[in-house]
Amino acid sequence: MTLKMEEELTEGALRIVKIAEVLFAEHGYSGTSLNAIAKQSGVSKANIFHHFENKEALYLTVLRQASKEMSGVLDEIRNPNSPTEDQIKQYSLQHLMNLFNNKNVTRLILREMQEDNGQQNVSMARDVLGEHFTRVVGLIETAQSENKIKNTIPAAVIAMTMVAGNVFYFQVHKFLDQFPELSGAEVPQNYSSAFSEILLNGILNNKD
Amino acid sequence: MTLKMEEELTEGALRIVKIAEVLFAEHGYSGTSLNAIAKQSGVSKANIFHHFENKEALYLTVLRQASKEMSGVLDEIRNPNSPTEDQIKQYSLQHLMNLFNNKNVTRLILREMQEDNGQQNVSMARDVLGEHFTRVVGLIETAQSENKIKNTIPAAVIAMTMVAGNVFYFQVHKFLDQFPELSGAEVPQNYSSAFSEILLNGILNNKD
Amino acid sequence: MTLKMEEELTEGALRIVKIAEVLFAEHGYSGTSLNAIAKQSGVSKANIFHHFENKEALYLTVLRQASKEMSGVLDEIRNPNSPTEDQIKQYSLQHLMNLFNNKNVTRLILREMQEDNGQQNVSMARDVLGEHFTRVVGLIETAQSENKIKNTIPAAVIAMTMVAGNVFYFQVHKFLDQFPELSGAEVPQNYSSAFSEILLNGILNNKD
Amino acid sequence: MTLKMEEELTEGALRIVKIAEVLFAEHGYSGTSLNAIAKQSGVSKANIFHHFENKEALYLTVLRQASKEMSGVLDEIRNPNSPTEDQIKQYSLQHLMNLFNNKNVTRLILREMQEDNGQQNVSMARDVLGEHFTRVVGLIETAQSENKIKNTIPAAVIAMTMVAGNVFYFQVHKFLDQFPELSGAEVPQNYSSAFSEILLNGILNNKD
DNA sequence: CATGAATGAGGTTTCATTCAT
DNA sequence: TATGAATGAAACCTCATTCAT
Repeated sequence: MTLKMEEELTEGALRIVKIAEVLFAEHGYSGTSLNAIAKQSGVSKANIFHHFENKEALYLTVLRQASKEMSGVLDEIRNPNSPTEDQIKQYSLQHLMNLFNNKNVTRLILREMQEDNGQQNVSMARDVLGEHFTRVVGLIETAQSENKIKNTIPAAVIAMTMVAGNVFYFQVHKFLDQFPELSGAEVPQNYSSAFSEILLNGILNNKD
Repeated sequence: MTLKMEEELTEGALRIVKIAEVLFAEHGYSGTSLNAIAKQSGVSKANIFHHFENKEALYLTVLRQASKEMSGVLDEIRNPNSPTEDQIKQYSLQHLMNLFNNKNVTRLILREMQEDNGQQNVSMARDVLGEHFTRVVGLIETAQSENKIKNTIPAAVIAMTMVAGNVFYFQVHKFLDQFPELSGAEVPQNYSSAFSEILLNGILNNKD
Repeated sequence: MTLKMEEELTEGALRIVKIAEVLFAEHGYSGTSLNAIAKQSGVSKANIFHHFENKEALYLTVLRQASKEMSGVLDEIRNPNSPTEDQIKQYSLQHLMNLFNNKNVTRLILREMQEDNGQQNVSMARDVLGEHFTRVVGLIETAQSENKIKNTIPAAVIAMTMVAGNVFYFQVHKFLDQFPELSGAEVPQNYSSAFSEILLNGILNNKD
Repeated sequence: MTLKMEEELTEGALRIVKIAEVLFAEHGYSGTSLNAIAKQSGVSKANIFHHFENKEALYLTVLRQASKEMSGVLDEIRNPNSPTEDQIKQYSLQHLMNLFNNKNVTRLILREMQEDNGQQNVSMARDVLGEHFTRVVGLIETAQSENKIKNTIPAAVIAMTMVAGNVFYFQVHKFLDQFPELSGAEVPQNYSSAFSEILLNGILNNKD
C-alpha cells in the first residue's frame, strides 16, 4: 500500500526532514536556507542533495510527512454512546489539542494555505481542517436526522465554524496576554469550553 | 498630530510602498526581492535605499501604512436603533467585507501574526482583529446589560468568535470550490448570514 | 601670487575640507565615502559636488590645504648664534612636534607615500620630510664647512636620518605602551633628546 | 603544535590568500575588492566565501600568514665571534633586506600600523619591528655590559633608532630618485652602510 | 552514505555622480 | 548657494546546486 513517493525515509534523511519541518514552519519556504537546515542538522549541504533532489523536493517531503503525522493521531478515540452535545464538545477540544500538539505541522500548513501554490495546498488544507472535518460533518448529519441539531443550517457550515474557532484560536493564542479583555482564554480548555457553549446554544437569551 | 515616525511619504516613496505592499502580501518578506519591487515600481534599486534605510524599514513602513488604511475605513456606519441581532449581523458582515476589500493588508497582517517578531505584530494584530473587536465588545456588553444576550458568556469570547469566523473564512475562501460539502458558502454574504445565525442562536434544537 | 588652483575656498567648502581631512587621514581615500563626509559636515552630498568636481578633486584640495598648513608653521623660529649641536637638537625637536601638531596632515601624507600615485605624492613627500629637510641640509653643510660635523657623511643622509627617527616615532608612538622595553620614550621630548644624543655622538664608546 | 586559529590552509584557500596579500598590500583593505581578488585568483567570488567567512576574515588570514612568513626567515644567521660593530652593521643590513624581500608583508603591516584597529595591530607591529628588535636589544645590552657601547643610552632606544632608519628608508625608497640631494642612497647597501656609520659614531667631529 | 570544493545567479547595500529645483 | 530625488555600477554576501572523491 506504499505509494510511489512514500519510499521509506532513511535515518539520515529523516533527521533532515525533522529539522526542516521546524525551520520551514518558523520562517517559511524562502525564509529557510538549505545552509541553515544543514547546519542545524549537523550534516553537509551536499548531503541534503544526496537525499533529496532539491529544496522543493525536501519541502514536499516535509509537507507529506507533516500531513501523515497529523492525521495519524486520532483514529482510536471515539465514544458513540455519549450525547450529541458531549460528542461535539469532545471532538472540538480534541481538534484544538491536535493543532497545538502538532504545532509545526499546523503552522506549516497554515502558511501553505496563504500561498498561491495551486493544487498542492488543497490537499494540505484538508489536513488542518481536515480528518475531523469530514467526521464532524457525518456526526452532525446524524444528529440532524435525529432532530437533535437544527436542520436549517448546513452541516458543513457548522463543521467549518468549529474548525474556524479552533484555528483562529491557535493563530491568536500567543497574543492573548496582550489583550486584557480576553484574560481567561489563555488556557485552551477554557476557551474550547466557552466556544462550544456558543456554538451549541448561540448567544441570544431565549428565556422567554 | 503627526507622530514622530509618520513623516509624510513623498510621491516616489509612496509609489514604492504601494507596490511593496502587494508583493509582500503575495510572497512574504523573504520571498519578495527589492529587485522585484524596483522593477515593478519602475524605479532603480538604489532609489529604494534613497527613501528607506533598508528592506526592513520599507517593510515596516508598508505595515504601518497598511494598518492605517485598514482602521480608517469604517468609522461612519452605525445604526443604533435597530435590534441587537441586526446590529451584530451587520457588524459581522461589515468586518468580513473589510477583510476582503483590503485583501493585501489582511494577508500581510495574517502573515505577520504567524511570525515570531515580538512586539511589532501585537499592534498589527489589533488592526485586523481590531477596531471592530473593541466596538463589538462594547456592543455586546450593552446588550448583556439589557439582558438581550446571555450574561454567562464573556463578551470578549463572543467577539473573538465572530472575528474568528470571518478571518477563517477569508483564509479558506479560495479553497471553497474544492470542498463540495461547502457549496453555497462561496459568496461571503451567504456565509456571513449562516455564520451569524449560528452565532446568535447556536446549533442545538431547543424546540422542546 | 595666487596660483590658478588655489582659488580661495568659501566658508562652506572649507568646512567640508576640514572634515574630509580628518576622515581621509583616518580611513584613507577609498575607506572614506562622500556620504560620511556629507553627514559629518552637516551638508548634503550634492553640496559637495557643488563645491568640488568630484571625490578626487576634493581629495587633492585636502592634500594641498594640508601641505600649506604644515609648511606654514615654522618660519619664524631660528637662533643662528647657538652652537651647531643645539641648533640641530632644536630643529629635530621642532620637526617632531610639528608632526604631532599636524597629526591629520602627517597621517594623510604618510598614507600618500605608500600609494603608487606617481607624481603627486612626490611633492607631498617633500612636505613631511620637507621644508625642514632642505633647511637642515643647509645647516649641516655649513657646519661641515666649519669642520664641526664630519665631512665623510653626506649632509643629506644625516638629514634623512633625523627625519627617519622622527617620522618613525610618530608612527609607532601609539604602540609604545605595549613595548615595556621602550618605557620612558612615551614623551616625545624625552625620545627626541635621546635620539639627538645618538645622532650627534653615535653609540660607540670612544673613551679610550 | 597547531594553534586553534591556524587551521592548515588548503591549496585553493592558499592561492586566494597569496593574491589577496599582494592586492591588500598595494591598495589597502577598502581599496581591494573581492571581485579583483577573485578575478586574479582565477576563482569565483563565491569560492572566496567558501573558504573565508567574509572579507575581514580573509584579511586577517592574510595578516597572520604574512607575520608568519616574516618572522620565519632569519633564524640561522649569526656570527657571535665578530666584533660588536660588525654584528650591529650586519644585523641592521639584514633587517633592511628583510623588509625589501618581504615587500608586500612589510607594506601590509605598515598600513596596519596607521589604522586604529586596537589590539590587532600591536602584534602585527611586533613583526615588522620585530624579531630583530628584541634580538638587537639583547645584543646591545651585552655590548654595554662589556663596555663597548655607551651605557648612558637605553638599549631599546638604540634598537628603535636602527629600526626607524630601516623602515623609513623602505617607505621613502621609491622617491629617492626625485631627491637629487640623496643620490647615492638608492642602493640599500650603500644607505645601510652610511646609516650604520652614523648610528655607531654619531655625526659630530670629535677629533679634538 | 557523506563531504569539501566550486560556482552562477541573484540577494541587499553602498558608491560616486547627475539633475531639476 | 544648497538640496532631494534619482541612478548605474559595483560592493559584499547568500543562495541553491553540481561534482569529484
